[in-house]
Amino acid sequence: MAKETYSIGEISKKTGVSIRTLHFYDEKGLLQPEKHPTSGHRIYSEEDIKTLHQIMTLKFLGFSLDKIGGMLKERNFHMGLIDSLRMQAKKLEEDKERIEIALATIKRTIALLESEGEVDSNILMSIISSMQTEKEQREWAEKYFDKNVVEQIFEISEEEKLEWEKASVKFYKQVKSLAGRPADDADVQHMLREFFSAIAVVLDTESLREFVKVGNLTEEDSRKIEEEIDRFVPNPLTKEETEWLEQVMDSFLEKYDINEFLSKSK
Amino acid sequence: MAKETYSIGEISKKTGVSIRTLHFYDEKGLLQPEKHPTSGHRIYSEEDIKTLHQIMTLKFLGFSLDKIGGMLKERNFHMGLIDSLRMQAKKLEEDKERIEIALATIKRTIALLESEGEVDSNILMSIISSMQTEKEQREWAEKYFDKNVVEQIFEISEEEKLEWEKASVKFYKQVKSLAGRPADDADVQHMLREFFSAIAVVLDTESLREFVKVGNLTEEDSRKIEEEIDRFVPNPLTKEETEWLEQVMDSFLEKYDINEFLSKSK
DNA sequence: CCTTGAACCTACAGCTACGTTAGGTTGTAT
DNA sequence: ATACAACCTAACGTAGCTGTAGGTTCAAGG
Repeated sequence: MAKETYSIGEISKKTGVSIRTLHFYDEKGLLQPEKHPTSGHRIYSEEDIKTLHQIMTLKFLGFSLDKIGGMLKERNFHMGLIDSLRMQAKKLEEDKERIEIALATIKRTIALLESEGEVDSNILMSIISSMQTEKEQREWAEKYFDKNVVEQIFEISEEEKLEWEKASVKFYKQVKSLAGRPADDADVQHMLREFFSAIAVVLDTESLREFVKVGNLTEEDSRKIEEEIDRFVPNPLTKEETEWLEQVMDSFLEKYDINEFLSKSK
Repeated sequence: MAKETYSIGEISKKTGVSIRTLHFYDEKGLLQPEKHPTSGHRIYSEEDIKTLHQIMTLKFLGFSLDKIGGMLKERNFHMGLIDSLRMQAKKLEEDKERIEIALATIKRTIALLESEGEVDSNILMSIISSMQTEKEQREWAEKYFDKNVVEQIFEISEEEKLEWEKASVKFYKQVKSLAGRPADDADVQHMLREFFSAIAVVLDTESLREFVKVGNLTEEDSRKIEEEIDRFVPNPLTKEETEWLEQVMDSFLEKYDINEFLSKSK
């Protein structure tokens, strides 16, 4: 017959739980084995092993050691446990969603970096947090814009998203290098032309018109919107760059009809 | 022109980051705004807001504040970042898998509890950790058994899994209440009959034969196997119950042919 | 019997990413 | 002048451990 007691080292090897952690569980009152009366060495029984297994299991399900301590006291698991499990499941679902978003974001960022090489950290961060808050952005956008427009913007394919992000990076890069030049500079004109073409990929004419309407809001309203956007998407441009961009864009839109670029891209 | 500096309270409201956290980031050197020379109040610039956004973003991707601190020092994000991102993605994938297993386990446990009511904690824990370690079990099983058999056991539907777990709970419950009775007791015979019928649902005749072979291993080998099984699935039965079960099962298998139960269930 | 080394003990410090509380100062409105 | 909000520093608390120091116990070899 096999021996019925184990030293802390044996338990550690058997279960993979570190000795220090076993000490810790003892301290916390979760698992308190007998102690040898003279040496003080801990003596684990088969029962103790089962308790340890329960601790590991409940920990795996995400319960706190505190709760586990409470659960271990109860001999049987009854319906009350179901509630705990449901709550735990909810928590895990949330964690999972966050992880999924982070993962998708990382993957897109890698793709972006691989195709674009070195990227200014402000630009990259702006794009990353825009990916990250896509869901909130969408909910927010639905308050201000027509549902169909919003749907069109957000329900594009992964490749289209990547293309759009690449275009954004290029655009921001150019804004940063061209800022200060006159509105009729050839490079500036070229940049804006490219930008509107990129937009055309994700938006059709009518949607774009709807979208441009934002420009015609009251000062008050557009300031509010800007503030709210700022909350989740930091602008990668400096104040000077932003002002310059607004100016050259205005004069560009005065001269040309947006439809030109739309039809070109189709 | 809007003001270009903000107090800590304004920043907190704008970004949702608590004041304490901002203090903390200051302490850690992550975000150190100017300080008013006399009052000592922190003065955040637009630049600081961008830095804060970067911190939030990188935190969302799962990086530690320490790493973030290092990243913030670098002006541009180059190829080194891709490695970090890949590693982070790997970590997140692992987290995600653990969560998914935990979620599946919880859902099955809820289903089990709902259909069985109160369950002895030892039994429930045994079943939960068996769900939890399904993957390892499978890998382990493939070392000892024929691949086809293993595949058959593990690739059953969710309902079948639930049925099997229900049967297990019932079986263990009965073992615990009948332990000590003679092998020819009617209830004992009935229990064993039910048990083999339940097995038949997940295994066909040939597979079962293969499986039963384990009983014919050397002492040495079967002890080893038991030890390894113990590592992830604690036995819900006491030593006495286990011994009793082995005994009545042996005498049961001597009397009857396994095929009887298999054909009955089909 | 003595020594060596592994295994064990207690006790305290440290980690992450903050939250909480205490006690004091500054800024602003009335 | 006074109230009160907003800010400051400093220190302790949290979860779930890990690490280290300094000392004891146990088993084996010489």
